[in-house]
Amino acid sequence: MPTDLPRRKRATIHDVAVESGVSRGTVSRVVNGEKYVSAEARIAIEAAIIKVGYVPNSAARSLVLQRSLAIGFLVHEPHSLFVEDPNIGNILLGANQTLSLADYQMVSLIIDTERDTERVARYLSGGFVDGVIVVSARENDPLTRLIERLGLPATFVGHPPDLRQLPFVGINNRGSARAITNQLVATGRKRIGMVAPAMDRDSGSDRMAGFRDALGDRFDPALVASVPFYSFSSGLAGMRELLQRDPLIDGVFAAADSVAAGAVEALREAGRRIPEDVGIVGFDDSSWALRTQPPLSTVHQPATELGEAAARSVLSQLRGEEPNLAGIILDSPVVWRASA
Amino acid sequence: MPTDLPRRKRATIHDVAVESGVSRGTVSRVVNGEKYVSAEARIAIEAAIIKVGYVPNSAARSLVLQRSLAIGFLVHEPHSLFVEDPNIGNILLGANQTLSLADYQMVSLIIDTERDTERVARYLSGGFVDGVIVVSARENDPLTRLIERLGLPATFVGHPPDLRQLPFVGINNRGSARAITNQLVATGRKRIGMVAPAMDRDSGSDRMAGFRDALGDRFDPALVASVPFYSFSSGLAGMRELLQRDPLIDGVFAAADSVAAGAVEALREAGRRIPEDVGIVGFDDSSWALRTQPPLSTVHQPATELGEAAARSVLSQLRGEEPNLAGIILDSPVVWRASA
DNA sequence: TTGTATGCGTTATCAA
DNA sequence: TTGATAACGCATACAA
Repeated sequence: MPTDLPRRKRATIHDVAVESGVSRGTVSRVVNGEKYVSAEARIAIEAAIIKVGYVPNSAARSLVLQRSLAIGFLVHEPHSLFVEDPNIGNILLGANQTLSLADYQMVSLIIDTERDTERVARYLSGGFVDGVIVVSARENDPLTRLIERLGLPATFVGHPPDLRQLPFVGINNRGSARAITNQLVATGRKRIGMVAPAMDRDSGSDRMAGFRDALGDRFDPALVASVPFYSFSSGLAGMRELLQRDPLIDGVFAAADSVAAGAVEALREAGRRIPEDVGIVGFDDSSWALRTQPPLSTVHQPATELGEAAARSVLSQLRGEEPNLAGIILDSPVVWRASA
Repeated sequence: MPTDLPRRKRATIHDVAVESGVSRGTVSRVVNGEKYVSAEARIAIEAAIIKVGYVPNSAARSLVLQRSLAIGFLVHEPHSLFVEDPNIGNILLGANQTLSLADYQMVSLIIDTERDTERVARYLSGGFVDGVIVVSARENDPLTRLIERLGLPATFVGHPPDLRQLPFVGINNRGSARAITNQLVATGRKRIGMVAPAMDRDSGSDRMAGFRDALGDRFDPALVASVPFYSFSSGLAGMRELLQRDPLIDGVFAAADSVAAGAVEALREAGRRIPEDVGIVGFDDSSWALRTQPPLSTVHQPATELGEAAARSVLSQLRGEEPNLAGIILDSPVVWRASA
């Protein structure tokens, strides 16, 4: 039987004060590293803190300070996306890094069900976080409305069309899609198709718009296969369909690297050589891009930097600065490799 | 210029009480859905709540209740792993699902630097969470020690060797590795190698031990390529090395599907057919397993279920039940496909 | 059924 | 430089 050490009650400032023979006020000053406390008091108190194992209670501190020093990171994704999307991890890491430097604790909340939505709403309303970063909000998202109502400092990564008065960071999906399609055209391809994922999101439809921009008159709706997700299997299915619709296709824009990887597999199945028979380009420059054979030409999405920028944006709001409602757009250059 | 609606101060119970003409105590009772409150009072209060936009302050509630109704989910991973590991997402989702049903808010904290460790320590100590789920703790982890000292209800996913008195959930890595290696042997392979990732973690070394168990006398250390991470590129490098060491190799155990996928690529480079020339098996049954050509034979790791079990374990501790220190081991059956 | 009063652990104001 | 003491917003025991 394990030694059943009774979980001692947490020591409070009061305990430290008693132990060291000073008042609670003085202890508080030491804990917060303020000036105007005598050397001897400080020494006695520091010893007492260790002795009684004091650790400050954040709930009490939040209550009086009216802030928690924590920032929420909301992820609102269907299962598969959260598990497969390589960008989200980097956004998370970038945001955490910046918040960490400012001594803010980042807490990620994942929203997966209706029930989650309500609980997270309570969490946000309750003062557990001072601000929030939101990735992949959907259009008409109840949490977006809540954040607006609460006046909670927030920054979105990407911008759902109904965002209106809230700041966001993002990339120029349309312009980058246009740019890489242009480069694909420049390689001399004649029949260029697109595997178009996630048309229900702004990122998806914007990339499609850019593709269309670049092709102009040569755009052929019959050469666009719309697929639901940013995923490998979506790419596999989409490319198979495209090959069936037009076996002579010689260029493909797969609007996410994971999708492109699936498309590459479908092309290989069909015995097409890359880039000799068909040139293919992706989007994201995620780890997928270097896994295909040959490596993908793609658009570099600065995921880490997006996280950092979002974090900086909420921190600046916390300092009382006016948020940039026009949005912060980061560069997303084409990186050309061997797949086209 | 946007209409600058001044962010109203948050309404309190007091405001509701004034608005509805009753005492704060009664309001509190309504908010918490208690009995013994007259219908008319309830109606008036509910109207007032909506009118003033009252939402309870969780910090204050935590303080008096001495609990936060939140559970931490600690992720302690080097960058690359967090971004690439497909299991962690499922563990997260499983845990969130179970906690959500119990009306607990799961908050994920990611630990990436020394600074993060200290901040998270403060966060855990400060009463922001009632318990914690820890994935991928390392040996000699300061947070493990902290959790012990705090007596914070906790459950680990996987078990660092120095865990001692803390409950955990996991799978039988060694047994499953042995089982799948045995099946590989049974296909008639004569020269079987292993790409062995993450030997510095218990999961890595246990899988290696199982491989060795299965091979017995036929185990040849020269046919083991140790690689640092559970990643595609590790698999690629490891398999290339193995092929160089022994071009006649005809069977491979790559101890994670991501690693196996990399190995498949290396084999393809080398012109080896799968499974005709060499049979390969993986571990995890992650989405990688269905992306290789042919699909991987592997060990099914019940990631979602591990998350659920971990969540159930901390919840039971919160109810005051004694934790199962012997560990909860879930089934991880071999799933045989076409790669061997 | 309702109101009053007290305490949860901190910080901050004001005298001393 | 230090010590009282009053908030912070809520729940609850007790009285009414």
